[in-house]
Amino acid sequence: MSTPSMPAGRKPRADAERNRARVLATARALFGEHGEAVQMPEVARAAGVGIGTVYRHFPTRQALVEAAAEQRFGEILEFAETDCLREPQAGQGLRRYLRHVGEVLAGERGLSAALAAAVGSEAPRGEMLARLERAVGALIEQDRAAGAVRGDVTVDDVYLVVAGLSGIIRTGSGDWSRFADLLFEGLRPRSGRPGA
Amino acid sequence: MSTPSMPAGRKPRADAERNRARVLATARALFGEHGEAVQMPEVARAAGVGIGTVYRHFPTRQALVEAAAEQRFGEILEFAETDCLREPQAGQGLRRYLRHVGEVLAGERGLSAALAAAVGSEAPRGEMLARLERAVGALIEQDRAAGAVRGDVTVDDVYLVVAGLSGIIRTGSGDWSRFADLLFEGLRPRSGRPGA
DNA sequence: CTTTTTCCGGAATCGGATTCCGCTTCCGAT
DNA sequence: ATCGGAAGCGGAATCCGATTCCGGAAAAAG
Repeated sequence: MSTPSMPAGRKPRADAERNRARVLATARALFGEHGEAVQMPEVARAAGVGIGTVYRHFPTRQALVEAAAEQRFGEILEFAETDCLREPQAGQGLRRYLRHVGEVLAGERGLSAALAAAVGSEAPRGEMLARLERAVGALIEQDRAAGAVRGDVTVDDVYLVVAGLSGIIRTGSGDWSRFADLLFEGLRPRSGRPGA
Repeated sequence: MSTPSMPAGRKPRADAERNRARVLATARALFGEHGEAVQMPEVARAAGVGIGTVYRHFPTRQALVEAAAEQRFGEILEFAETDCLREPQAGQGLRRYLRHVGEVLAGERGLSAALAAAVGSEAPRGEMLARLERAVGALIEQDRAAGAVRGDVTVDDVYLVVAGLSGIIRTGSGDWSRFADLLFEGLRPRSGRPGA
């Protein structure tokens, strides 16, 4: 009862966390480079630990993939909160955000699948998701004020856009940039824009 | 040297084709109902043949899935050529086409993955694809003439839209209908439209 | 320095796709 | 109608990769 910041359990072993981190980092690198097809044994070997260890920290391949994805989530979130929200270029916030997401996804092929899996399933990190949602909501608000997006655009719409983008990139169905433009165009208000 | 209309091979056995058809039909039904997760043994059993037979006709699960998808391709193609092109409702051709595709995909969950795989990979049926492309091209032309779509929209754009739609539906990331609307909106020309 | 607790490693297990091969059925010629 | 052999059939066996299990090792606690 010395560190009240722990509701349950006793203590996290030192080297355990080190391993967890090593595995996650390795996985992240491999997934990014060779796509989601990398196998568990591969990860274990590359990380210099036994398969059992990998499974101890990530009960499932899926879990590992999601964990890796979450890191990137974090980075995207930060980008949204920092760059996009701090430097509002006349309603270009959402566009910049989406383009960034596209670039990240395109850069690390395997991530797209991970994102889809992560978002498509449960609520792995309600916390982070919540922050992201808030940030995106702010972006929408900001762009809307600048007359750059329709009034009925919601956070869910942005979700859809990201999901679609993810799909296109993952399956390499074509020029994702063009796709992003189409979508963005779809979010803009009809005919020029009235107010500033 | 009796039937010169055969470049290679001799003759397709009677019951063989029957089985092939049976398997394909069964697979199609199962994939549509339970998604792409259905297993080979399942298909074999349901079709009333041995696993070996399934593999004789479709060397790979992937191949089977693609074959099943192709059938639907055919139906979609027909819809495009018949309904959409025959009854031009003031530039609503593309919209109807896309909505139909969405409905088909949503109706048979497993199909989305199949489509993605089929389109994403090679050119399984250059013939059918070509026809589809022609039909879509015509739809674009038609709608463009009615001022319903931008002048720079291409067949590839429609591909992108379908691919995106497919991704959304497969991963169940949200309301595909809304997504379709967004995309369609993105294809329309800027600011209302003067003519009819 | 023990005891207790948490981890580690990797062999074994499990599930599902794919291969292999002896047996059967169909085709075409006799 | 019959025969020889190619084309198919069935399904057991094999292969592969994810996941489980458990005895030994290492770290935290006393």
